[in-house]
Amino acid sequence: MSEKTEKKELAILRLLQKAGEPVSSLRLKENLHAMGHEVSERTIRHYFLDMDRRGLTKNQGKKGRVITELGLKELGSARIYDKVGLLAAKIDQLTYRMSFDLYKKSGTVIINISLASIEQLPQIVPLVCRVYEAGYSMGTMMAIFEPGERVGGIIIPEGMVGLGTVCSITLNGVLLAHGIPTHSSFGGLLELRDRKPTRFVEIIKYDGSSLDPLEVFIRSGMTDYAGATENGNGRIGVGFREVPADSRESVIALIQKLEEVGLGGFLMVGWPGQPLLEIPVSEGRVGAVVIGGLNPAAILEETGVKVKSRALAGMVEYEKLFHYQEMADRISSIS
Amino acid sequence: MSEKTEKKELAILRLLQKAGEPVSSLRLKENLHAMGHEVSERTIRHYFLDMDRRGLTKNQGKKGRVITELGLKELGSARIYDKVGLLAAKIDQLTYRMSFDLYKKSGTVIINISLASIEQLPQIVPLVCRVYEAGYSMGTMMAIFEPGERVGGIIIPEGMVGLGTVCSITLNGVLLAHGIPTHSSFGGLLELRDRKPTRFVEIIKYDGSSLDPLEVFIRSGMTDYAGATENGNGRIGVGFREVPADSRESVIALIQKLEEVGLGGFLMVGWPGQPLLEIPVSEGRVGAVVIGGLNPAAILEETGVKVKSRALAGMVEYEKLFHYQEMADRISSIS
DNA sequence: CAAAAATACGGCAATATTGCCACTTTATTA
DNA sequence: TAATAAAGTGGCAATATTGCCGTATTTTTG
Repeated sequence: MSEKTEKKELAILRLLQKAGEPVSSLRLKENLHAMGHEVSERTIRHYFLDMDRRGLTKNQGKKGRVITELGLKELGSARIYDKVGLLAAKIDQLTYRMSFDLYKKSGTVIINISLASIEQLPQIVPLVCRVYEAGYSMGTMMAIFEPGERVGGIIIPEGMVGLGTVCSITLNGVLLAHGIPTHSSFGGLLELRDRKPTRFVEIIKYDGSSLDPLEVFIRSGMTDYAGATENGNGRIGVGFREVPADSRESVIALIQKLEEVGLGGFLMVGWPGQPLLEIPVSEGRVGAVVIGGLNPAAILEETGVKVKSRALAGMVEYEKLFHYQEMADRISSIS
Repeated sequence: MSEKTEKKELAILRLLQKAGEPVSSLRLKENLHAMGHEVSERTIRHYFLDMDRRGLTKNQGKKGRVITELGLKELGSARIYDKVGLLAAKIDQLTYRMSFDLYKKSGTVIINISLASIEQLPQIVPLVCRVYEAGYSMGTMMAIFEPGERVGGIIIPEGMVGLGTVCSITLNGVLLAHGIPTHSSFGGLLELRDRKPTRFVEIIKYDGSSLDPLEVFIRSGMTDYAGATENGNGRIGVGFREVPADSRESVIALIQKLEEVGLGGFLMVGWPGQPLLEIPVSEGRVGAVVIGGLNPAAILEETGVKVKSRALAGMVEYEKLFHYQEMADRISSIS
């Protein structure tokens, strides 16, 4: 078996393991795509057949396949090597780990953290609100962390507060929970004209970078939220996603639901196989543009307020989030 | 013919065209690799055979193949679409366009431009020299452009000067001129300990980004030249390249020559198939680390001197370059 | 100049991937 | 409940890719 073959086989086993239930070749194909592997559905059955024979997987008849004991063992023995952590890996990880349930309105969501000193807060509040107001934010919810609190790997230092903004990867997780595997292609800087998205100015693929594209755009001072919020002409950070064409309607329905719970983040949804903002989309998929979660923090950098932002910082319970309009109140109770 | 097939075929034709002389399948394989296509040498002969039959290419016996009239026509009719310009495309382009001849010591080299105001110069000179001195620079040569001069697409504004530093892509071009196709994998931030490269802190692949990785690291303030030049502990921007394993010796010989003309930029050269700084290298290739051309400009950003840097800005004649020690003199004649 | 080494080729076969289709099992619908 | 639609599967064949090998030609070496 060639090296390439083995890699794909492992990817399949891994997905079977994560699923924990029988999976059909078609569903698996979409999941593989979300992880960046391009294969046809038939080829997967081809692999399945071979792995069935070797006892790594088992055909549960109509439902699909499950991984066997032997398969699990094989997985365990496979060396895990990820080298310099590319962002794509981290995205995958977090997507599977988060647990937000759209109907119960509970569970964890993925957030970004921006650290600001307490003195800066009065300056910050109106700016952040402006972005939320203009709708260039991932939903309407946010969180605040007080000194000493721990989120993901970060501990909020003395004299500072952590502003938590919902990360758009959360959307991946929600879609996944509804059986829609989402491929995150790249983060980009989107130019707006009269509040309408026109084209991508820059892009950085998630599987080609260890840095978060949005962080990069923000730190490089390439965003223009001031303009975007003022007259609709500016540049904002967004993410580009691909979902299976059949799921387009379900996605649209979910977007509705998401907005109701304050987690709306979709800016555009394309059509099957059709390019979206000049970005080609493979056949059988639709492209979608989601708003960058760090956006509210970006405007700070832009106007000279120094904050440290960290994308994909960790997860928090949905209950911990509140509507952005409450921000001023919440803050006053701290300082 | 599938879509994927067609793409590769076009890539082959394009390379044949550029070469302008008969090319064998083996050489072509390396060239394709440099452009990011992974195929076996046999497969290329497979394509050749097919294209021979269709009259797009012609077998010149022992020498290899050339493209025919019909092939050129086919190329012309192929839609050229490159979407949001990824850096990899730009690198290819410039590599083929530059013309520096190592023996004649003439022709064009690729440079980056950093714009600084004339008032800043006195501050700048010692810092830049420090980087050159420490050897964390691409060679020892640089250029200065006066107000009004035009380099690539940039015109130096009034009251400013352009500092031109040699871009490490120039090395690709030189190697190519000696028949060694170089694949540029990614730009990375390299951690130094006691002047020894230890590991990559961050990486951004050239084929996954429209921004130059080095520019990103610099603008994000992630570099640490102050440390690197002072005590050998710091972080500098570098590029990762792959060259065919057989050419390792030629490369080493060329490095020697390059240093003699002030264009030395190789920091490390690995061994066939062996990982270099934990970065895996495909079989039959050796990895190499080259110093980022923008490095001298990076220390400026770091110490708070505001300059605008633009990687891969354009090309200049080698004659226009001078040794960095002359910088002070050259500048005094301007201001 | 002859022998040896290197380079390039194409035939053949093995492997990998994918399309097409018939068959079976569920769901859904009339 | 019967008919129809949808999803999933494996067989078969076509295509794509690659490895292996023998032949031819050129280059290098002794």
